[in-house]
Amino acid sequence: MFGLLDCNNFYVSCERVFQPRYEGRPVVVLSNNDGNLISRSAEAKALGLKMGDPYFQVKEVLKQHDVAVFSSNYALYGDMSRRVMYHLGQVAPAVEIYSIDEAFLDLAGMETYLGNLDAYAHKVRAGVKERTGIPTCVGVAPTKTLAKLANRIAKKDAALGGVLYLNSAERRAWALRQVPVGDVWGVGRQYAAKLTAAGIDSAADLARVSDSWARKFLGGVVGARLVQELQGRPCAGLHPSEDGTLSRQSISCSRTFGRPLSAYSDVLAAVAAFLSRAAEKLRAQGDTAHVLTVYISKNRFAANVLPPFSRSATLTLPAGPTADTTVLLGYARALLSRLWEPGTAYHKAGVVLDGLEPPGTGQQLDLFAPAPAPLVLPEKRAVLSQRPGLMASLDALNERFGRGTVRVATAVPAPGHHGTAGSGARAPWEGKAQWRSPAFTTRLEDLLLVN
DNA sequence: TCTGGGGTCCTAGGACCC
DNA sequence: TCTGGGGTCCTAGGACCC
Repeated sequence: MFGLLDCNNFYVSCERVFQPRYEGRPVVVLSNNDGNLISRSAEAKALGLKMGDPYFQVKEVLKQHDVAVFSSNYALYGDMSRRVMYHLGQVAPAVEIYSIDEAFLDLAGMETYLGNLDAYAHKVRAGVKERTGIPTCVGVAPTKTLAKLANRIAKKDAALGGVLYLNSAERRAWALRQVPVGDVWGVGRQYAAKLTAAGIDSAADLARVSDSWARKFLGGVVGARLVQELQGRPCAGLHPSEDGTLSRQSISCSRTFGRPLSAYSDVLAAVAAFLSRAAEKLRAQGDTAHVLTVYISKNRFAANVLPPFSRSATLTLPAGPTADTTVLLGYARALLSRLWEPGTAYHKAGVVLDGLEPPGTGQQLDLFAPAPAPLVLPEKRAVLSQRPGLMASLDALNERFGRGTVRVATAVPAPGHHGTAGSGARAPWEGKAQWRSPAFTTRLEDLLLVN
């Protein structure tokens, strides 16, 4: 048995924990750059506001109904997520953190131990609410896909009290009939259109298609697994998250710029800043990377811009894995210069680190690298080219004095007509965040005072 | 004026290996 | 007349997830 616990309107709920005056009122949270709606309270959903709606398109509706608007505050959401996951780790045998607001619980064998898992699921839910203030729903079922399905039904049907346990074939069949095929985990827009065109409208219909049909029309083995999981046959196990943190197979950092950029130096500075952040996350995870991708994108919404909207370049690092920002930056420069088209207005850039592995699993030296200076002893060479000490100091300074206190110079915006370089200036790639709430749980100056 | 960011898994062709 | 089979790695892209 799997449990799936999912926080209700997570970002909105985080804002409400510290500002309870927003309870019962419509509230939305915007994406980076205040671009789109990415979290909506129940009241906001009732107004017809949709996930992903561009802010500028719904601005009037928001004003008209006095909807509270927040910029996203990831320092707050990340910390609240950590608290939720920590509690789950205390009450479940194994937890897989699936996203910032969701976790799978391994409940194998718990039925024989506890009897009905309904009461247990309610207890977990109440525990999270009591310790973090975050409301959740729980689905329990024999496969992950069915646990997601149960969770979705629990969210929509308030009469269920936030929990749905699919403990019999009859209840599973009933649940499958409740859910439109497009709401099944793993069925996106493209597949939903294909399925409904073929007369497959509900999850129950999808559970009846043949293995070969699923392979042919739903992305091969992925589709075949999806159908099996709906039938109650598990294809995916639980991948426990070690000590409440998530270890990733790739790390990326990307941003839409605050304004379109056509100067190479501006885009390079942005790439350097994103790379610095990605490398920081890499080191925090205790890994090195040996594959680097850089991409730059044009504005896909502009009428006069033709596809492709994005170009990427990937490199397997010739000198092996590293977590050194300056080493990675050297390669990132080369990749960017391959992608650059002069006279183009760029809208966004990003970097991705792949091929992650713990350091020291086989240092590959560079055959063509310049010979080390004669005074350097052989055991010091690795330190010079990889400089773990420098990176550790960089991370420690930024941890203590705030992110970006010490940076590689390439990532510092050049002085321009919008201001001067330095800590006070806004980089040209930085976007808007007009309505950001305080970092209530992660910054001393932002602590709430209780009288 | 104005449309997010960070992930996973899979596919497929080409270069290369023995 | 006529040119193998079984692999890996690299790179780019597509579909999906929250």
